[in-house]
Amino acid sequence: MHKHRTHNCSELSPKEVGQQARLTGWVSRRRDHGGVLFLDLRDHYGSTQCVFRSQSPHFSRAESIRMESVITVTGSVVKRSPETINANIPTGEVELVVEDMLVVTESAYIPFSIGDESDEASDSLRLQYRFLDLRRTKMQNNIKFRHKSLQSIRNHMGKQGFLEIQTPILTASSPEGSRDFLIPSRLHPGKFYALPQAPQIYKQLLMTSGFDKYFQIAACFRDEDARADRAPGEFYQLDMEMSFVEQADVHHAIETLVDGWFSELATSTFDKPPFQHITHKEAMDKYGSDKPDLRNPLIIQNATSCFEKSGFKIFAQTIEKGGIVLGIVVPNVASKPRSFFDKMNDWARENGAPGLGYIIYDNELKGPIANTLEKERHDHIIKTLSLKDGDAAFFICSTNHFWAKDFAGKVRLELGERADLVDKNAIRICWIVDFPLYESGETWFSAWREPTPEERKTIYFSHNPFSMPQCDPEEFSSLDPLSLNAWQYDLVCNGMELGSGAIRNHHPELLVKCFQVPGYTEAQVRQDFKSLLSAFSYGAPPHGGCALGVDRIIMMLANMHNIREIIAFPKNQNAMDVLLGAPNNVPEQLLKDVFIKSTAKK
RNA sequence: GGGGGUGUAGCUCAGUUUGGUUAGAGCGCUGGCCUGUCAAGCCGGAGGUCGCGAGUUCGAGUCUCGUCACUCCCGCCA
Repeated sequence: MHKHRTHNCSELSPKEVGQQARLTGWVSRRRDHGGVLFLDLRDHYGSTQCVFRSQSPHFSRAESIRMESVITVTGSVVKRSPETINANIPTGEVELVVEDMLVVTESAYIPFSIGDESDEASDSLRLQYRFLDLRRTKMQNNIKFRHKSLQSIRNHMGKQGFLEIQTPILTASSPEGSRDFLIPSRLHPGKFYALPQAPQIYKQLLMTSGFDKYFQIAACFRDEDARADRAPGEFYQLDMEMSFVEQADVHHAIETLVDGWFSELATSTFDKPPFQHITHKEAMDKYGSDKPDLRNPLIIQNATSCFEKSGFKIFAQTIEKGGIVLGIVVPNVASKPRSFFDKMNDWARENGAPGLGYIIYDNELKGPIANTLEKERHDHIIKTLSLKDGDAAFFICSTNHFWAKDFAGKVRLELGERADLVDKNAIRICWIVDFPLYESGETWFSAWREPTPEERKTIYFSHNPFSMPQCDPEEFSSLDPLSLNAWQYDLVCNGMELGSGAIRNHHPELLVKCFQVPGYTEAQVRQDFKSLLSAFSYGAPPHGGCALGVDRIIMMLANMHNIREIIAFPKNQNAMDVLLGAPNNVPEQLLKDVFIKSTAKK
């Protein structure tokens, strides 16, 4: 008989009844009846009930064994009597009557329960004892789920002819983007490698090398702060790039992948390809966001004309000063109690708005605002907003149009939640397309603060500086930069950005011109993007691609609400690994080897 | 860098609004009972620097100030 096991803990079934079997696993639960003792033995695959009777020489040892100890049990597989069958587990029709037992390794007292899934430990404790936390069925399933997702990605990309090509982890610091992680060089005193924020430049170089279709499940490193859906420090992207393609070709490749992957693993219904296209402008106008949650049916409308020169003085005066009024119509809430509307107003004030006006349509227009409006205006409002009986409309008004749109987007989400209009069991996917290539300081800053006059005049890249402008390269210089869109797209799902991509600018001269608009000099661009411009000067294929946030998508598909749940060894909020103690101090000699002296205050 | 929340037994939490006797519960641990449970049950026991430090007070888990940790959000993430 095998030293450790003849079966795993989910294998025994009525087929094995009468056989001798050996199992090794962790003691998960104990039910001690004095004369008979049940131990649930658990491994990666499942759980099996092991029975000890008081006559057994191992009975008292089994009674005292600590939870989470590893034991080997040998005995006969017995069919359970009908009334003792446990239908909740696959091995529930049988049990192992133990004849021999070996304590392999005894566990110390465990800091939190593992067998009892209802007992949730705090996040910091779970991370401190991650090796125990990972024993839990939920985490075993999540990590298994992640594996299946990675397999699925490789399968669907491979089937489409994409080559998986690995790119360097030790690379050069890039001037664009987020903060780099730096690695000091021993062989080159005073110089540094950087960890890649993404394999962006390498994948474009691969295209110029003729590889045609590339993908990689790439580790990316960015020294930025965490969020619930964003791991600090390191994360994985499905990075892909293809040559001789237009936007539609990249979309098709990604849609084929997503459709295949989600078909295998999603537990909710999801949009089938082709995914709908929403232009960036439409997204901002209708949803107040460039990552709209389409599960929420509410849309933002321009309601300025409803209040122009009206009896509702606050709005009328704001409009006089160039302001805007945005309205959101919510169906079937007219009968809600007054508190529903008051609480929305309170919420708006807590979130930085002067207030939130509303009108109720219950046979006629009602509410504090409606009373100030001339009767002959009522029809116009009903028509403009397409109000139906039972609707209520909420209004955001400001002279700052950018703030108004942004805030209306937040109101839209809040109303969707409070009126319970969001279909939580759906996965709604869209492409946001036609991003502006540039933004003025006006829009760049206005949503959260007043820009200085200097900033107002400045032009910024709005998204990805390497994107191809939607214009004839010859005409670029003669066009208003702020009127230009880029071949740039985001994949958006349930209000989350799942990925982003673009048709790249592969013309070296045009690339230089694009960078000159926000103020780079030609010399600076040629210096900063030397390798890319050099490669493009030797025959660059038109190319484009996309990168999807793998962790975030797996989190969503696994119905988890924190990215740590689907990462085996995640960092905490402060980017620390509390299990291994990273980052930590290193011996002085290691610093000397790489010519580093710390200036950190003790 | 900024804002919110949390911090009480090994774990999860109640108690803090309105300061007042010996700080409680469930799970776990531990001693005993129990031959069919699967969140086993019953009886008993141990277990506390109320995150830490100051302050107010006759008296602080509770109020004030500071500080630390964790967490969520804003900034940031081309």
